Amino acid sequence: MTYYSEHSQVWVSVDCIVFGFEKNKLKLLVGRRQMDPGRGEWSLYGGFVKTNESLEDAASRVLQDLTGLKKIYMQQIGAFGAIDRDPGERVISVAYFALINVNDYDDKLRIEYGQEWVNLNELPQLYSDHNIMVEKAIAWLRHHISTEPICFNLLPSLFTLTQLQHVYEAILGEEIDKRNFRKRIKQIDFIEKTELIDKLTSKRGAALYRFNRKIYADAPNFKL
Amino acid sequence: MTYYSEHSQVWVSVDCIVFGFEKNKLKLLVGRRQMDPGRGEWSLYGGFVKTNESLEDAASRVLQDLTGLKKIYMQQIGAFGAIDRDPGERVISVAYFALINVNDYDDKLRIEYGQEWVNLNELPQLYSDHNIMVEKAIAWLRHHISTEPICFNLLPSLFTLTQLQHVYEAILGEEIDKRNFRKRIKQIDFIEKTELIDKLTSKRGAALYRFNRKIYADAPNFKL
DNA sequence: CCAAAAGTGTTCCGTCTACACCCATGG
DNA sequence: CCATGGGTGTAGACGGAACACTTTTGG
Repeated sequence: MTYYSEHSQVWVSVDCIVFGFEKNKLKLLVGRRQMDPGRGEWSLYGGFVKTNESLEDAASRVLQDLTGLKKIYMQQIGAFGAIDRDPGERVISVAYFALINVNDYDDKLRIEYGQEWVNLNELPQLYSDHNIMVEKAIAWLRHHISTEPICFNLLPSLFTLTQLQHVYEAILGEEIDKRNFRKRIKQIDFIEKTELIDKLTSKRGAALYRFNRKIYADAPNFKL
Repeated sequence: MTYYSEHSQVWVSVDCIVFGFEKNKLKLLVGRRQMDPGRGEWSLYGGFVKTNESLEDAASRVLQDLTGLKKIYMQQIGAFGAIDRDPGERVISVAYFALINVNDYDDKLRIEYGQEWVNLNELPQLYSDHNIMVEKAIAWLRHHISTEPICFNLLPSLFTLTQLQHVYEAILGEEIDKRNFRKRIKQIDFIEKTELIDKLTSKRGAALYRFNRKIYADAPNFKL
């Protein structure tokens, strides 16, 4: 295969931007790098792409390794390829962000991997170009949150409207009028009210809602 | 560097989706593949990323090689990494799309490289995953055309409002009301009317407009 | 009984949409 | 003189934004 062998190969990695939602804040999972170069710096969690796996598979594997979770919502943010982005060798990295429900995530695993949930607006400086990856991920989120039903991935399968509103507020970085928000939600048929009541967050209790994927799949229009 | 050498390397290429606008249609530059595997199939133009260049540099180089143009507007669409996307070897490709003004593009070069402008809705089946790349590029364009002033890259530096409207119609795939369109344009201060008149496309003559980058840079808000 | 969160409608204003005719000129 | 594309305003519909009070109940 001389056609290929004329050219050089590079390492390709995936870096995962894991978002979670807790205490009405959008949070990001970061840890201290365990290896050189950059040992000890705050960093996203990543891994190299293997020959026998696709980019998506690599990202899934790395995410599952980190969180123990399968079938995480995941979205590619783009490829990052500055020559010296990795101080050691030429490594091109493909960034993926993931939205997880923090309740599904075993805290023992978090500690085992030395990961911390940090508030988005208190993000430290990260290794290499990881801050840029995070910014692009947030921009993507902001841009798509009102046309794609993805924020449910940050919540338990049953959630209150106040929780949902807080997710939007955290991502958009602005307050939303409660009445207008609820009016709009009511028009969306795949956000279903259940008979269940959440008594944890308020004395009065709040109705629990559910994202009905089947109804959405039938008519995938979303506009909030 | 045992840390790196544990892992395997792959080839990384860039593929360029070149859009042009002509006769009120959005067109795409494609050519017949000159090499195996896939020799003779319709394909985007691409090239391998070298060790000493960034992804952007590689895309720029490939685009300049193909079109002779420097400083083309370019946007990364994403990385494509299915294991068997290249039938020969494991090659991960990063897709970029570019918007060019067809008048700037030397037709001799086009013929030399065996490239054709094809209408977007008459796109043939392309090599490997190139059709998917094109679809993603179009989706990106549709999604961003009304919030980022990028369509000017498809036009000469002086253009008529009718031309501009045709660009929008071609990208969005729907007709736009002329009066409403022009009303909105008038509110945008960085789309400047010049004293020049275009007499080529109509007998009466149409005012030529210009995109003023400086005014836009001062207040980069765009909403059409 | 009171603090704390849930829940609920209306009015106003600005924006988007639909729509039709006159103008200038080259051939 | 006529065919061709350029250029212009208004009225009505619609959707988004602002806004405050009542309800429930655990402590």
